[in-house]
Amino acid sequence: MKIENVILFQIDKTSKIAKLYSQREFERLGMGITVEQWILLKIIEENDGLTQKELAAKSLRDPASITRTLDLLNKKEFVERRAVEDNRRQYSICLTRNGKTFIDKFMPIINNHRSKSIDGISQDELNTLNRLLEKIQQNMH
Amino acid sequence: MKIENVILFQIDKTSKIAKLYSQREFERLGMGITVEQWILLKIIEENDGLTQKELAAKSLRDPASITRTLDLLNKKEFVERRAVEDNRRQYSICLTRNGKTFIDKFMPIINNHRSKSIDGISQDELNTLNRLLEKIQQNMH
DNA sequence: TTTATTAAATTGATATATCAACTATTGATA
DNA sequence: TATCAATAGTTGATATATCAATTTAATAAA
Repeated sequence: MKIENVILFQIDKTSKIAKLYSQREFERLGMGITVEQWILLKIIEENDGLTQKELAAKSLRDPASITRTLDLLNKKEFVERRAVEDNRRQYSICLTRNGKTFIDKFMPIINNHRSKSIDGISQDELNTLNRLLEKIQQNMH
Repeated sequence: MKIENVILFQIDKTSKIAKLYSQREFERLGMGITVEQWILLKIIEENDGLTQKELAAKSLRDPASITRTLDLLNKKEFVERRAVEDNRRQYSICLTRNGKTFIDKFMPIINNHRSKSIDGISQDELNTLNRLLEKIQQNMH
């Protein structure tokens, strides 16, 4: 069987195409951040106060990578590390007012982009797609 | 809508999990190459004699990245750059005997792995999955 | 034929990913 | 309590990705 017909190859291909497209859009709009940074920012917005370890797990990235991305987002004053009361090893990562403003500014465009990606796909099909992807994720453990 | 429910996020997540799993397997087996290198090698096996530009397109990677990966695969004597008759700018990339042996050695395990990834998914569902992924790829242009 | 443009591959600069080692802190146990 | 092990985050080393610039060759135009 040719590798083009292997489902994992197609999944990876789709991911690469989508990320490339998004990154180009980000640059065209002069957003000044990468797709991975945006994803992390959104996760923080939706789950205020998580630790870096938790962020790493949610975004499927290495904790070291999270450290460095947070440094960048912090330099832009989009997020901040807050001390955790009963544990001085970890930080609680929060969105700043600035970060919220940034997200609010670009969210409509991101939503357009998300809509565009599923153009011509029914809700039923989307559910199926999600279910199958989850199944594959489970299989890879 | 939470980012976990965005289909592009799930696709990327699946891709990351699968790649991580594969890479671990590669290391466990002592294969000595990365997943991306394996993919390129397979593409070369299945399409003997392509140019680097064509390989870049097929694997959705940058030509510069292909150059460097080919240097690695060449150092392992898995592939070779052959002069092209009527165009001295490009190379025809071919699998060596050594590369063929390597693929033959590990292909059964890769096949197991591919099977594992689609465990519990019917052929019908796989077709649907493929169709939807292709649709998304088209949407991102 | 000479010159200018386009193209394939390479190289250098830079960004970001992972892993391993390290630091500081916490938790467990003797 | 003192010691040892485990944990969160950071840092350094390394690998690999992209983009831009460069080199060499092919093609088009003057």
